[in-house]
Amino acid sequence: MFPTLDPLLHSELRLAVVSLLIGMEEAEFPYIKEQTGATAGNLSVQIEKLSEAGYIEVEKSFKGKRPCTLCRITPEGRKAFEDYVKSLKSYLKVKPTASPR
Amino acid sequence: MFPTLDPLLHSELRLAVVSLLIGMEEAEFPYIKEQTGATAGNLSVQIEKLSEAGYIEVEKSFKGKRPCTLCRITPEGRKAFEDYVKSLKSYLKVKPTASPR
DNA sequence: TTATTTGGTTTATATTGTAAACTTATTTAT
DNA sequence: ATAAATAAGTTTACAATATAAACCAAATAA
Repeated sequence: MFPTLDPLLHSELRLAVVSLLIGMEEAEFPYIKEQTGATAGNLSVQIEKLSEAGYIEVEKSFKGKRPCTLCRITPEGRKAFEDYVKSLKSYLKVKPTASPR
Repeated sequence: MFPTLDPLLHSELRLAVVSLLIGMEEAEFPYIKEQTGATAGNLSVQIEKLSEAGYIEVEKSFKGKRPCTLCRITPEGRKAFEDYVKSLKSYLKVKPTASPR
């Protein structure tokens, strides 16, 4: 009836990050921060969680002497997102009133 | 870009409860419990929260000597659900790759 | 009459989410 | 040259949440 929702994706900020990355090749930390409106701290934590889960790939490098964090969605992340959306649909579609009892 | 999601509805169990109630006149506690697969304790807490928020109406009575908890969605609950679904859609639809930077 | 089931509620704990505080380096202003 | 502000994050402490375990009261079954 109500399939469980992947808790890693059922989080406002993490879902926004994945949703954003699904639509593009890659994105830098500050861009994701701007688009999601998240604080840097929160974003840092959530990116780490997505990365640990293998849903995104994080490439840390330097741009000159400044740190530069690049994020990319992985095939597993894309798959998880698709599954999440599919599951979520069971919650969102209004079922016909087949009265209980 | 990413509208905030009503935290009251962005919860697996509460969303399931509201989703269920949207589709029917009213439902009893045990029925909701069965349909959502929730534990009684968890369900009790979440129903209370939805009720406090005015998203559902809870009618406690007795069936013979046994307690009977009836739940019904309110117009505000229905509205909140519709708004939630609308907001959620911005997260779920894949946007065209308009490369950043 | 004791045990089990039904229909819940309360409460304690574990998990999460989030912002504040901090770090390191870089510009910009004085 | 030095101080102040900005950039790019990370760490950590705290607040909010979710969830199950423990509990209660009544009814039914063994």
